[in-house]
Amino acid sequence: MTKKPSNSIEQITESFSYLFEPALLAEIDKVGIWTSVKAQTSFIEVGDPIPGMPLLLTGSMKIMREDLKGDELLLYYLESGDTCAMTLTCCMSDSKSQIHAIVEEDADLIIIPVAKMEQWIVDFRSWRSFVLNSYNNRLNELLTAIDSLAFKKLDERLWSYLVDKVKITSSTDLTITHNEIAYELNSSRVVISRLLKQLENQGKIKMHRNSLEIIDF
Amino acid sequence: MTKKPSNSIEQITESFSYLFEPALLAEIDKVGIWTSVKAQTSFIEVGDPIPGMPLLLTGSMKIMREDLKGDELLLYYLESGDTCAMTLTCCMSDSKSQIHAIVEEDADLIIIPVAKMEQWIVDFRSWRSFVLNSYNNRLNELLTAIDSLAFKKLDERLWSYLVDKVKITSSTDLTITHNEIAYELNSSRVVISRLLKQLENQGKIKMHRNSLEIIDF
DNA sequence: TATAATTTGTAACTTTTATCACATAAAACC
DNA sequence: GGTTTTATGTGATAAAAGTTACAAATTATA
Repeated sequence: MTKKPSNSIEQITESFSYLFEPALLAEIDKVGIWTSVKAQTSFIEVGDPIPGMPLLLTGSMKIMREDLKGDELLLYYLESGDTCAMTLTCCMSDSKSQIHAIVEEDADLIIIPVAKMEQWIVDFRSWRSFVLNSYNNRLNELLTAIDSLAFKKLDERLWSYLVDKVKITSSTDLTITHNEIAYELNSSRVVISRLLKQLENQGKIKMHRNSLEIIDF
Repeated sequence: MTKKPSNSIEQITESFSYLFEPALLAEIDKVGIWTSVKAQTSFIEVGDPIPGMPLLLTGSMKIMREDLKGDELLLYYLESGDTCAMTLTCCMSDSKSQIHAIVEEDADLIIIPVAKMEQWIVDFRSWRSFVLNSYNNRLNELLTAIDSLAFKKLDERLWSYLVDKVKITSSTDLTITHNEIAYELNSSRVVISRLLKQLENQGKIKMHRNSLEIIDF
């Protein structure tokens, strides 16, 4: 948790001005609770109560699904201007988190209390659109995840995963180990190493220790 | 398409009275477009434009995801009192359907025009809850689907599938062929036959031609 | 009733993915 | 510099799932 900065309204405006009208931005500034989360730490774990609806100002986080054995699967990423429809689900029904949110790049975010978020749906057209759009985006991302799992083989899933990472990080050099990839795809290191070798032979990537260079995407 | 029946308000009330206040029920009766769809026919195909938001009065339908090759995967079922958040997504963004909806039991439904569904979010608290709840339910069903695909083996997926069918149809005698099961799980008939034989050996089911008896669930 | 279509059984084989065991190389740490 | 940890490579093997091919049984229908 961090204190609200002096230029809070400017920071909110930067991330959300194209979405929200000034009156709403001011409201967010008034009731929102400021939080900072360092990279590589969990923002929310499975089973946590949801404090409210998080608006991501800066940084990024990945949303993962977990099973009973502790195996995980990457669902999608959140970036500046996003909210997590999954937490939205939870904070409305007052249930526990179904997902695991891990910050990738240091994140600043604002937590909106549940009561407000429901009220604003009535009061602000732009908020209404934002909430419904968030749901739409998340539904579509989950559908994409399902497509991958149901219809694609692991080599294709791996390639999509790498291309996604390039987009998210805006860089073709990915700092990641085979083990980490295996974890996010819920596979095993040996299998991923083998498939990466294939991709390298196809000239699509170059492998280095702790990093990958994505060439042809 | 069918004509609005004379006792329309009663029928709507029957399915939605516990959800909606009388004023909203009357509004639905006024602007909703009545439709009937026979069992085993497609209500919506992938790529179809979405006419509006469908409210299911009677019957049931299954929602399937399709890939480019035409392979399909069962996502979940809709029953009386449900709406399809997936179509909700589409009709708001004015895009084409991402899913394939097939009626299982003869269905009566009411289509709500997009403009109204957005207006009612402001006007009726119960409608607001209904829409957000629908999103929540669908998100959760997609998460369940992802869990199955990512973390379970096919024998487990098959068993869950059968148990689900029992709940949906309220019957332990399932009229279905191995081929149909394979299609809905995006697998192949031979594999499903093998796994069903396993389940039979375990005493969990009994196999008959064109049907299965689910015993121990 | 004869024929065709559908459903299920089964064996043989392949592909995909997972697992185990161990080697090598680079980096991190005393 | 020597030791430990971490990352990657690789072969052998197994398990899960998909594919092909064909037989047998049942049902539909001409």
